[in-house]
Amino acid sequence: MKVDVIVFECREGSLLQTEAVVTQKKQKVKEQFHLFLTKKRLKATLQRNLILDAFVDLDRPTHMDELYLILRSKHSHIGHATVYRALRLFAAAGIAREFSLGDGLTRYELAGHGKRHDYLVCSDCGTVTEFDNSSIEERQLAVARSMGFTVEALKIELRGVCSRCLTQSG
Amino acid sequence: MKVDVIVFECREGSLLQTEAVVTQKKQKVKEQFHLFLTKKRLKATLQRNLILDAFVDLDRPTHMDELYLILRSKHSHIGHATVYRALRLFAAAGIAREFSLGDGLTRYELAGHGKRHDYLVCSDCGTVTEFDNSSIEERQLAVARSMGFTVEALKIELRGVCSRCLTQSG
DNA sequence: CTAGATGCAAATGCTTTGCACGATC
DNA sequence: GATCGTGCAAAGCATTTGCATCTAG
Repeated sequence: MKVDVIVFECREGSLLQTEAVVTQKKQKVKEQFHLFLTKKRLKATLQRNLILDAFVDLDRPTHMDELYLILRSKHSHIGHATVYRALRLFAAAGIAREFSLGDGLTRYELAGHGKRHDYLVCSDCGTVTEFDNSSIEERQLAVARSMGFTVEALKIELRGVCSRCLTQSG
Repeated sequence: MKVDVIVFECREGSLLQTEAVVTQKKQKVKEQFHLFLTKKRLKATLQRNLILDAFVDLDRPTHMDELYLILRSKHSHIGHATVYRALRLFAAAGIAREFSLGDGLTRYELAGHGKRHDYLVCSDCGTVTEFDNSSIEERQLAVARSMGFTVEALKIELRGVCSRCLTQSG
């Protein structure tokens, strides 16, 4: 199943990101990646840079196919295997986080996007809306701990119909 | 990737299910399924009954491969396509719920297991522990509603290390 | 120059489908 | 006996891998 995903960002704090902030964030991510490459004696290739640029510029959860299409529209000489490999590398470098929403796709988002992963998935149009609700985490952790579970990651997924689809379909 | 999944059930209320209750639940599910078949003019075949039995007897989240192995060990004449088709049919009949945990597998659980889907996934042994924490739901719904989102399903997924793996590995 | 990266194509693993045969209603 | 289900094998996907070629350090 192929799903087009559009994300409305809705995070606590700054909804409006100034251009300067975006550029700064982008720069920081790139630095982090190149530091990782150097440490691991890996190479900063043209493709890796292009893929990272596209990923950071998109600035929302995405998957290999979307990035591949964007990249191919500009630079025809990139294979999908390279995009897959790059995304896994980004995750290993800690600049991206890998996640899944139950369709067959492996999704990635910029790791800087907060510790929690709360998604509203519209079952009508496939849109993924991200939200952030810190008041829930502590309860979750408490429950888990009481069961002797050491929590590493928390994901909350709500499925339903988004306001736009609700308006359109009646 | 293949993962063995063991589930410790941990639900509010009755942790201990008496044999009578289990049998009753099983009977109810079967009735519901056969009602569905009749309504839709579908057939109650030997295989569908065998698969449903195995699924209900297991009484925990599972996936096609696990059921297939169980069934093949007893009745060698079942193809995996049939198990896949049966599981989808169970979901359509409302007696099973389909979900995913980000590995490549499509999982199913008995639909009667409550409205929420809260999983503790051990990143070490792959064990899926189910839990139920009703105090969280209202908060979730409130957040979603404030964003104009009509919620149909809620899934919470905690990843970490379970107590057993923690003890074993130090 | 050498370890590592790319791109293609082939391989993989889960799931679905086409089709001839078999079972149910 | 018509319709629907099964089992197998083949097809479909997203993703990974093998390998010859290319390139950054």
